[in-house]
Amino acid sequence: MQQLRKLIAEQDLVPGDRLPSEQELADHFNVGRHTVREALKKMEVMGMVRSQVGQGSFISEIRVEKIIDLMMDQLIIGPSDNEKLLELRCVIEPGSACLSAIHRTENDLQELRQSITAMETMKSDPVKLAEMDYQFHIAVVKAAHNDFLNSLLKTVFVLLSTKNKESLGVDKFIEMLPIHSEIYKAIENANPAAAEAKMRQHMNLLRKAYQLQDIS
Amino acid sequence: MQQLRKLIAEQDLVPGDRLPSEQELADHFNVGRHTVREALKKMEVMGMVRSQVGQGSFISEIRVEKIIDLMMDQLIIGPSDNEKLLELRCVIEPGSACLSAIHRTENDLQELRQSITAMETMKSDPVKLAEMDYQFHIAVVKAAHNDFLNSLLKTVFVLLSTKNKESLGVDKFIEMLPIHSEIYKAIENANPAAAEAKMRQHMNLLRKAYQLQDIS
DNA sequence: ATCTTATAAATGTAGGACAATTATATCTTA
DNA sequence: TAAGATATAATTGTCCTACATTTATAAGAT
Repeated sequence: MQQLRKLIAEQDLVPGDRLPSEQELADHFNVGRHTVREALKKMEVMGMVRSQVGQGSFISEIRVEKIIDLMMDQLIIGPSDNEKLLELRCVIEPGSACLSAIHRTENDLQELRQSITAMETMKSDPVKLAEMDYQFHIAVVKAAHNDFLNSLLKTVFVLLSTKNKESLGVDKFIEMLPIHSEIYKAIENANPAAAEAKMRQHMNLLRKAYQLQDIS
Repeated sequence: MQQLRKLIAEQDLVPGDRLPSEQELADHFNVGRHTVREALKKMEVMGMVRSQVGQGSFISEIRVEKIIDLMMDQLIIGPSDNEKLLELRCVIEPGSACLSAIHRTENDLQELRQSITAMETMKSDPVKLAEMDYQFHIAVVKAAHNDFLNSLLKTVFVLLSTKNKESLGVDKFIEMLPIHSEIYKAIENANPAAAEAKMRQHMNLLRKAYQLQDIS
C-alpha cells in the first residue's frame, strides 16, 4: 500500500485518474497479483480508490461521510445491547425530524407519504409492516439532508435487526400508525418543533413497547 | 465482510477473541480462501481485526481516532460539511445531556466540575479554553454512558477541528461560560428535560457564533 | 525437569485458470 | 457512408493449488 501511495504521489495522479492494471502493478513491484489486490482492497476501504470490473481502479476522493460509515462498522463488533441502540434512536430521530421539517423537498414528502400509505394497506403482514416502518424512518432522516445522520441511522437499524430477530407484534405497529401521520404533517407544514415533539412521542411509545422508561 | 460481521455479532465475540481460521471461514461461507482474506484485510484496515502469522485473526479494540489519523492527509472536507457537522452536534448533544442527567455517576459529575473550573481559571488563553470546552462536552456525553454516542461525538469533534483550524474568539467562550454551569446543574439535579433544554440553548448560541440559523 | 527437536496449524505470498463485465475494434447491412 | 450488431481484448472478481514463514504445541533426549 505504501508503494502504491508513493506511485500515486510520484505520477501526480489526481482523483478520477486510472491506475495501471493489477497485473501491471504486480509486474512493476515484482509481487503477485494477489498482493496488489489486497493493497487495493485496503485502499478501497479507506475510500482512496474505486475498482470497477472490466475497467480498472480509479483514484477517488475521501469524503467525510466515509469516516462515519467506518466508525459505525467498527462499533458493530463492540458490545451493543438493545437499550443503548434504542437510546441512540431516541437521540437521533427527534433531531432528524426537526431538520427534516426545515430541509424537506417535495420529493421527500412523496416518499414519506408512500411509506405511510403502504403501512396502512398492509395492516396484517407483520414483516411488511416492519419493513415499511423502516422505510418511513429512513425517509425522515433522508429528508433531513444530512449524510452523516443518514448513514448513522441506517447503521443503527442494521445493528438492531441483527440483534433483535423478532420484530414487534402487529398490534404495536397499528398502535403507532397515527403518530406516523402526525410526524408527516408536521414535516409537511415545515414545523420543526412539532416534528421533533411528535417524533419524541413516537420514540417513547417505542420504548414503552420494549418496556423501557420514558426519556425526557 | 457483512457475513463476517454478522458472524461476530451472532457469536458474541469480543475484542481479544480469535476468529476461525481463513480456511474454516471459507468453508463456512462457501467461498474461496482468497475472498475471506480480502474481507479480513479490509477489516484490518478499519482496525476491527488483527492477523498474526501462525496464530490466526483476532478481534481488536475499536480505535476510532486511529483510522481518522490514517486518512487525515487524504481527507476531502467540503465547504458544506462544516454546517452538517454542526447540525450533528445540535442533534446529538441535547439528547446526550438528557441521558447524562439520567445515568450520571458521582465520578461523571466530578469530571464535569473540573472542566468548568478549568475554563473559569483560563479565561485568557483561547487555546486552553477550546480544549477545556472540548473536555466538558466529552464529559457530558461520557456521563450518558452510551458508547455509540461517545465515539460519535468524538469523531465529530475531530472532524470539526480539522476543518476549523482557527477556534472561536475568547469573547465567545466567555459568553458561553454561564450556560455550561447551567447544564451541569441540570445534570447534577438529575433533571433530563432541563439538561436537554439548556444544551439546546447552548447549541443555538454556538450556531449564532458561526452565523447560522437557530434549530428548533 | 529442562532443553531440543519435530510436528501441526495458521497466515503470507505466488501462480494459474476461468467467469463476468466493459470498452474497443471490426464487420455487416441498409 | 452511417448505424447497428458482433467479435475481441482488457480488466477485475473468484477459486484452486502450492509453498514459505511463523508460531504454538507435543514428543523426545539428556
